[in-house]
Amino acid sequence: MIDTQFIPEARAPAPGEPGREAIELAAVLHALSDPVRLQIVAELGDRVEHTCGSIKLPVTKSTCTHHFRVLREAGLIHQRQEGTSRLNSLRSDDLETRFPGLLDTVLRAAALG
Amino acid sequence: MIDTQFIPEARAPAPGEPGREAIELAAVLHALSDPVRLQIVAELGDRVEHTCGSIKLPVTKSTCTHHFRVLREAGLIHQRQEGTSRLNSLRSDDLETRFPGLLDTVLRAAALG
DNA sequence: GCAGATGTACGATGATCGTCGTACAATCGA
DNA sequence: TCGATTGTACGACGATCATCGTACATCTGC
Repeated sequence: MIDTQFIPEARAPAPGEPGREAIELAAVLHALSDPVRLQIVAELGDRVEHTCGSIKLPVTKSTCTHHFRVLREAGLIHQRQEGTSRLNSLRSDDLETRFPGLLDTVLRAAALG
Repeated sequence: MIDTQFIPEARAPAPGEPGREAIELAAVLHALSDPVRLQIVAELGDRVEHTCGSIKLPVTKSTCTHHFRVLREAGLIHQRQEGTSRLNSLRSDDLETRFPGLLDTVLRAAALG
């Protein structure tokens, strides 16, 4: 039995996204292995919520939806509805707790081009 | 024109593996996104040369060859022949130079299970 | 030379992936 | 109410992927 009392900010996962402890490394790395998704995560790296449409991507809307779903199901992003828009944010705290340093290191590597 | 004079240890790449500066982040992450390859890299993390056969994997020899090729073409490992065996080693220095901290962070994350 | 060990090459197969177009649902402003 | 905006659902397509079996190449030891 795992005591969750001392895990900070461990809110219940939204439907369709894994809980903090259920985030799998292979799934995270796979999600980050696509250039489009890497770009999305990089733009979300400012810790600000972005709508899907506010991130300019070289793919159609359908493909965009697909990539955001992959990121959500891998546990990388959180999505919440607001009007007709869907606000996306990086699950920085969950990822930092689960795999310390991973997200920062990848984002720094991505910035190197 | 890039001056390679001050890049330490930048030996010429073996055929079939990318040069240090040609290592692509997406390719590295994709290579690491498979559980079998993640296990290989983890076992190579001791900075010792391992033969393909010395790493016990839940796949056949052919599949093993395939995974080692993916790792090599992504720039993660170096292979050199010795008798009938092929010795594999992690390209730790090249990776550290190209994407600082990435390999260590991923290996630490992999150790968390 | 011959048998064993180590690993590759090649082709096949079923699964997954990235992309798209079309249609649809939900919300907001005029 | 009506049109515009935002994003999803679904199905399709070609490409890539992980896996395997069989055959082959190379080296070592007897």
